[in-house]
Amino acid sequence: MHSGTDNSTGNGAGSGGAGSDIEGWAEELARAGWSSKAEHVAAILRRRIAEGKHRPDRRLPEDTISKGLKVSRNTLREAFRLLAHEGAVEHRHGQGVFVRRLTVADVVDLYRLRRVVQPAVIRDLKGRTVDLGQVRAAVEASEAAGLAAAGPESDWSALGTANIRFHLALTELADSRRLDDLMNRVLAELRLVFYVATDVREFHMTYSTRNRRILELIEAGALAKAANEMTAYLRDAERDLVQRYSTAL
Amino acid sequence: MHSGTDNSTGNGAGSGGAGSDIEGWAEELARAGWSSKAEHVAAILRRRIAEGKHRPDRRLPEDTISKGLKVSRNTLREAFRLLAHEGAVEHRHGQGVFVRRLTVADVVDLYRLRRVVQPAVIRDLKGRTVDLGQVRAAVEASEAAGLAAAGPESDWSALGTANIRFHLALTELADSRRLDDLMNRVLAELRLVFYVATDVREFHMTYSTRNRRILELIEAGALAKAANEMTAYLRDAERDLVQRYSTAL
DNA sequence: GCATATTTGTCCGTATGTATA
DNA sequence: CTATACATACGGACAAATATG
Repeated sequence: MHSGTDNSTGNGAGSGGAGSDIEGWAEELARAGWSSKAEHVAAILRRRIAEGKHRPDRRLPEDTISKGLKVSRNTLREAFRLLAHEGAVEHRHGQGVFVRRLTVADVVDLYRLRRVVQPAVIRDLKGRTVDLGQVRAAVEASEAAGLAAAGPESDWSALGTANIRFHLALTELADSRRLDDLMNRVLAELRLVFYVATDVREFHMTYSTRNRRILELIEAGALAKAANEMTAYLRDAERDLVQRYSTAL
Repeated sequence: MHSGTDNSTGNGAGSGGAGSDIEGWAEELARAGWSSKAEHVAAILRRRIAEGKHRPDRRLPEDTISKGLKVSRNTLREAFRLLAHEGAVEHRHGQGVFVRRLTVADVVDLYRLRRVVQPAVIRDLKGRTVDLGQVRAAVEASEAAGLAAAGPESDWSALGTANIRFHLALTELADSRRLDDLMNRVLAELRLVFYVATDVREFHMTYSTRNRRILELIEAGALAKAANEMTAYLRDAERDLVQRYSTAL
């Protein structure tokens, strides 16, 4: 929302004052480059949630955070609104803001949507020529990350990211900005599940090989087959994830 | 966002006081039943935009509206955020909030999405038994409205509403809340186009008969045929709408 | 180009209702 | 019942962008 001279000083009503940080959060606020303070705060919280530092169902107290980040409650609430909009947190009336915990019904709903949209995107490729470069790159990144994550405590999050990139790249073939936005939201919500389900590494690894198969079917022009493969992929993934998620509570 | 005992009195800082309306807006605020003032204000503006009282590209000045509706600037801005989120208005930095004007590219994007999603919903019905009552009701309402709107200056907006209901009811068969939300947003955006394209009545009338055909194909179990019909429907509708919209500038 | 008025953008503190412990 | 914390709404202050003369 800001285009001009980036955020210079811009401190409305005074009362600022550079003190030391309370909980070690404030240092993250140092880096500049955000359009508004609220978006900046939202970005910090978003990242911390995605990294699993704030687990689902955890309450995010206004007072602590606003003091910790040295922003007003109003600004923090604005950030909460942004995050609630994208489904990362949820409001509970009279209780505050919590890191969203997806229900099993949510997971089912999300996969139901994916099973409608994603195979349709593949089928819709008929008669068109598309550039599969992004998809291929995602597949290869996924395989490379799978090998690299073989170690004990490796960076398996790269694997998850690559896997998600594969599905986003496929969606982008439909060439619709709104469809891209949709899948971005859907996969962002599913990421919340990934961090609860314990053995996420194994989850992504299992399906990493199927990515390549779908890609090759599309390259071979077997679109119906590829779409069916995607349907099966999603059905298996849902069953698998629901089961892990249920046991993990 | 409100769950409890609906909105009783709930007036935060005083200064209210029942005065007379300035521009005739305030009377619309009288009816109760809204979770928050911001949502109430958003609903008023949304309806006025949908009815064409605020044409695309028209600026919505904060000062005038907030005084006219007797709400604070902050509350109005919150309402603007809600409307911007759903695509009804847009922010232009330093200039304010404007009724959104869709580009032809937007229309193309929206129909591209619909052509992916809507036929897929129909194809996904295979092997399931669904209740087509809502769909049938929408078709019949559409036909009834078509007859009623035969007069000179009749209420053709009922026809448009029924037509939109048809597509929403079809989407609901997929049984995914998020898919319903998506189609609601998509059709709400398209409504902005309908009010610029002049002969909307004719537009909806033409396609009203095709609704019944799609319904009957689904009832007959000819899902592939119905899905193809939907694809053709959307392709024709897009071409038609883009042409009207281009000439109407 | 430049100075000024107007409007928006951002942020703040506070008041009051309300839900929960 | 009381205390605490959150939800909503308001008005004010100042920066920044735009429009205008």
